[in-house]
Amino acid sequence: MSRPLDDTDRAMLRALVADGRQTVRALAKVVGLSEPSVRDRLQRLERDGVIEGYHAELAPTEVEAGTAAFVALRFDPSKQAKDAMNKALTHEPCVLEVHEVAGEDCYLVKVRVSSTEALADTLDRIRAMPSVHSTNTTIVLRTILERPLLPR
Amino acid sequence: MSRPLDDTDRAMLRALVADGRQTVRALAKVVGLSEPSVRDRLQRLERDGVIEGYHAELAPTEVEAGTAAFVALRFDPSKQAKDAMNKALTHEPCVLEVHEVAGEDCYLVKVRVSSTEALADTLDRIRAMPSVHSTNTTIVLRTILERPLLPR
DNA sequence: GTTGAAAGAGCATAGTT
DNA sequence: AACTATGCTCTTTCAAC
Repeated sequence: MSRPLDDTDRAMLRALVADGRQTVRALAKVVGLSEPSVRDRLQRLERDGVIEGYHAELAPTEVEAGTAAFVALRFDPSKQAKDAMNKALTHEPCVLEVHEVAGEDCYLVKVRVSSTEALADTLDRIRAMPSVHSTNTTIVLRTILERPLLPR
Repeated sequence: MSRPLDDTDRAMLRALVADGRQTVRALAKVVGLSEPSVRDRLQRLERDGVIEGYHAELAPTEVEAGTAAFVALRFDPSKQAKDAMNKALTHEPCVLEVHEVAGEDCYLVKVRVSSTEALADTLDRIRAMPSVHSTNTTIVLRTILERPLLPR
């Protein structure tokens, strides 16, 4: 196991979630420690898997993904069918999230596509996946808030 | 308006979504152009708002956010109530996404918390917000897939 | 769009307390 | 786990093509 995070770790994480490209020097200024110390901590956070990666955030409308929707999926919940579903959904680039949820629906799937027409095509492909019983799609009219996970 | 993205732009975007901290030099190798060209394109993508930012991705279980849930919110859909709701939800750190959706529910809210107990507390706070009629919460048992938006 | 060069900023690796 | 000091890499900004 890894040590619990202290206040300095959390300050670094918050800074890196806000700006993932900032330099170690800038981080050192933020937390008030020397560069090597901050670098050691950063490497530890990365090695311990607290930081899973760094990603550019793209504007959905600029990359033909201005339409979002959530698809509640029901399907045969056998282990085999699940594995096949996971693989098939992962191969759909517009499928951004898949959550196994409690309740009558098996999966809750978040998709981002260019238009409602593209959404229709995506839904056709999802419904054509083996063992799918039904889909119930909720279209997003407007995204009010979408932000990355912050520490504590 | 800005120019449409070409294949080089998209290659750069894909590389930066996969690793948002890589250097211009590394990017130049990926797309097969010189550093100055890549740097010019990168600055354009940032200025045009195609790239909205760079963020560290944190492991939910490592930052006390191992429990996810989706909350379907119904409330008085007046403009005034909406503004108040948006503000109140934004002030909840565990609320990561808020989507205004079509259908009977007004908002679909994604939350990440440390435990089901913390989820109960969060739901109490959401239900206590002015004009809320009802909430319907779906707990995530397992997140199968969660990935950032990629270009086309 | 390219190459090349020079200056500054940032990073990594020590050795020390 | 923190610091200072040093060499090295990368970035940045020119120029000229």
